[in-house]
Amino acid sequence: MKKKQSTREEILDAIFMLVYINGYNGTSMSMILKECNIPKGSLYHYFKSKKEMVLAVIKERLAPRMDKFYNFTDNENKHSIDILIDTIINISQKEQLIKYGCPLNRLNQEMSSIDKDFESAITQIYNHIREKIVLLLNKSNLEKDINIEKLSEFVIANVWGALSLSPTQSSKKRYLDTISYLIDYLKSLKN
Amino acid sequence: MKKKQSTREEILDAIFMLVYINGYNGTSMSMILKECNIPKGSLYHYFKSKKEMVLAVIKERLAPRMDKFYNFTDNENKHSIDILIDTIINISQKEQLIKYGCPLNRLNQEMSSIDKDFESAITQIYNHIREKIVLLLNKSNLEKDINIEKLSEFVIANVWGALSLSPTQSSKKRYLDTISYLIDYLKSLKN
DNA sequence: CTTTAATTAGACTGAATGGTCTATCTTAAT
DNA sequence: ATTAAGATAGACCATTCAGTCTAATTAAAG
Repeated sequence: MKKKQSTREEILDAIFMLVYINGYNGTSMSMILKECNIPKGSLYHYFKSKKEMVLAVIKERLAPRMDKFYNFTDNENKHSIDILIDTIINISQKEQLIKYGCPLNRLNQEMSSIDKDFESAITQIYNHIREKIVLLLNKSNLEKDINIEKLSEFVIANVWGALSLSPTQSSKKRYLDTISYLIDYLKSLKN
Repeated sequence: MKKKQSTREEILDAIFMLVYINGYNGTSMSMILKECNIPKGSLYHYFKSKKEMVLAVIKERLAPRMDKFYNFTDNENKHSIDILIDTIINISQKEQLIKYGCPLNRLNQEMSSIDKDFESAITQIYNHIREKIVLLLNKSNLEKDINIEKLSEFVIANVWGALSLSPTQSSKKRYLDTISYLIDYLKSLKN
């Protein structure tokens, strides 16, 4: 029994998946209409344009998803580095991420250079998750001369990069192989 | 004085830049026509469809560009790791790469999951450059238990990731900051 | 010079695009 | 029961899309 969702929520869910896989320009209104099985009048009742729809998806679907994903368990015993490593490894469990890469990164590459509104919405999410990693890493001692801001960007770059490699052979194993050196390096930074 | 190029070559150059920045679905025939300042008849005389044009761009522009970029100087004296580091740092000199990211990675994320022909053309280039890195690293001694295949993917993932981070603040400095830890790590692998 | 092939030119086509509009139906408040 | 707001429905619109077609022009070959 599926939980009854409001029409607006259903629309956001459908658009999220369509845009995730096909991109913004690769997703047409007719695809959205078909996927939602909703008349055009309803769609444009809730949103005033395609762009508004996708910006809403970014704020109401993508942002919470990213936030939840990097919601580090507040485990006082564990070293920050180990919590971070757990999170990175945990990504390998998400089939969609392995198959299609990071939805934020995909949208970023497609839209940020051609639309300011997309750019700022995406940058906001990016800064937010980077800050969360910074906060996490500040909790434990690291090797001296480690700039935590830079290290956080390095970690994100690694994960996004590993998820974006040629998808033909994309698999959980391949992702874990690729980030194994990142994990190596992170471990070496524990005071 | 600009070198006289054949019409076909001019078309490929124009499409390369348009697709690099706007993506495949974000680039329309009218944009291409305008940029080339060439009538439609000529365009469709050389290529039978938009898709054929972009596949030709991948093979005749993107592939050689990538190949040339990872054409490691055959310096016998230098350690492979140092040659690789030089190449990675050299990327910071390319303004376009810093601003828009890796063209192969952009196209990969947009097209690989929705079109098999794009996927295979892109994967081919990807495998090729990875093999070049593998060959390079095989020339010098590294720490034992280093799997060079995996390490090569790790390096590519890093660079692509670093180039794809939120573009608002994208800059040479930021790129270099992000990969500084990669360079650290690579140095530590020299026997 | 003549013939043939390559190229240029752009008007035109049908389908698809994002978006509008009015009418109807449903729900909730009075 | 009445009214008003919210939501559904889909026909319709101008524009743009990728692609076709025929005619004119240019270049190459004999």
